[in-house]
Amino acid sequence: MALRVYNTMSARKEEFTPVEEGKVRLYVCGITAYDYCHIGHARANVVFDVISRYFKWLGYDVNYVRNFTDIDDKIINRANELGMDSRELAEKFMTAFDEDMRALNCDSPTNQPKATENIDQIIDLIEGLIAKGLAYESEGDVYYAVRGFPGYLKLSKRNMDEMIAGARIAPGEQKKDPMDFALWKAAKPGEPQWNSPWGAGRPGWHIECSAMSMRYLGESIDIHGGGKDLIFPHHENEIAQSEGATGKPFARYWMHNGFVNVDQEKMSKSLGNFFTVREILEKYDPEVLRFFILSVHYRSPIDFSEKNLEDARHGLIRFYEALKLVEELAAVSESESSADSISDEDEKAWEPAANMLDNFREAMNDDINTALALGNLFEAVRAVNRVVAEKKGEGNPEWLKRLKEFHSRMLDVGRVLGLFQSSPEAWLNSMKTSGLEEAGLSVERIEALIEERKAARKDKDFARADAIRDELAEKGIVLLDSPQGTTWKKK
RNA sequence: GGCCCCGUCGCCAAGUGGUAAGGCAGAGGUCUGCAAAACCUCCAUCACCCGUUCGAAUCGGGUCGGGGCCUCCA
Repeated sequence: MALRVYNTMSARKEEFTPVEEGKVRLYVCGITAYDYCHIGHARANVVFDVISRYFKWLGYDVNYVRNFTDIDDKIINRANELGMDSRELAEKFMTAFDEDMRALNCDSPTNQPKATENIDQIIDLIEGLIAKGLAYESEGDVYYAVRGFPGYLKLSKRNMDEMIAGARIAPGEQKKDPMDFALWKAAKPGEPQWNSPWGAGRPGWHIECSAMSMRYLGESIDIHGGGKDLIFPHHENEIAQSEGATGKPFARYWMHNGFVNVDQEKMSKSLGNFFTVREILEKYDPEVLRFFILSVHYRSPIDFSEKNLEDARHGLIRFYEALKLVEELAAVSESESSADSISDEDEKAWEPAANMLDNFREAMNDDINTALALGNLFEAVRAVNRVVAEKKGEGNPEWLKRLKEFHSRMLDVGRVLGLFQSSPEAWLNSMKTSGLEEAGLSVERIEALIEERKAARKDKDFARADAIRDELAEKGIVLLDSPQGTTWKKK
């Protein structure tokens, strides 16, 4: 099955065919740099990171552009509140954003342009729109005359007249029509400003994306992405600007990710249920957060809660336990090859693992269904665990080869998802040691107790042995006995 | 008021015409001194009603419930 993606414009899944064969031009709206990024940003960027990686995995040459909005009312206001220079403020949060993305294992886009580095392109674009009669200057501001663009609202499928009732004109705006929006804003004294044909000022909210998309990707691109909340007005305005200026289709596919809710409610500052990525990463492993995000289809709402994150953590542990098991078996079995090939009946047991790549591709081809893809991977894990548990074909070369195949395929699809790349041993270790202090424990203390219990068990003093285990269990530590000795993990 | 989305097992979540993936939790079993992990087995007819169809969780209409956008927002 060919790759199909849901296109907001047509409101259906469409087969993906790029503007230019073998290449993908992808533009995703980035952040306005006036605060730390939150879990909603994390979701959007993880989702498009996976989309970009998947296209690469399919062999496309991907040009992924994600902008920074580093000049905007919100930045100016926040800088004023803090008594900071607005440029400094923007720098600080752009750096923080990059750090957060790195923590979440998001690859850097091909280009990460900033609005302030594209002022000339923005001015050119606005001049072009004025020349075409689609924009007009008004007391140092420039507005887009929305009535002049026939396709306006085609993405959000709204009705202009019905919207006007609710529209409002902000003080100081000199619009001819309430639906018009600002392309350029005259600077107030003391505000950051650039010279323009209309006097000193700065770009409006939407024009930068049109300018940067065109500069870095061309007049027509393949995919334009962002959160659902950007459909109106941001993306609608981008279409008006870009298509108004070029007369060409702006983007072939519009992809929008769903919202993040917190405990069933929309995350918002007014509700006080607002989490930054940094806050979450203090408590949770970044890979767990990433896994959680990918466990839901990108267009569905996702509910962020302790319980759901904890479930995700257990799920990821299952994957790493399996990888660890396979690595250990592969290492031990290296030298002892015996027996012949695998039996026909065992062939069936291996099936989910053998079909991993096909199943993965099929799930991802259906509008990047990462939730299904992960479900399929869980099945492959179970198949492998089962084969190992039943000791079928243990030690024979074919068996070993398949274990290794499973392992390399896990890492292969894991690279697309941005998961499973840590050393299982180290990752599982970090899982068990995090949060020990809060429980009033240390690794040394636990190991001392294990030693004591070992002695007790040797003396068949099981009462004492169990008491030690129960004591640790109360603090969330589980002991695991094996022929090689006793290890432990966090519940 | 306008536009739009959703309602699948205790929780999370795939599935959008062919007879319900997966994870977490839970029950029983194998293993174990006892446990844990792993494995095996078990655990839903898809909010409700009425239609279309040989056949519907999937299509249409209605009811109830939840949510979003229309203002900066991923």
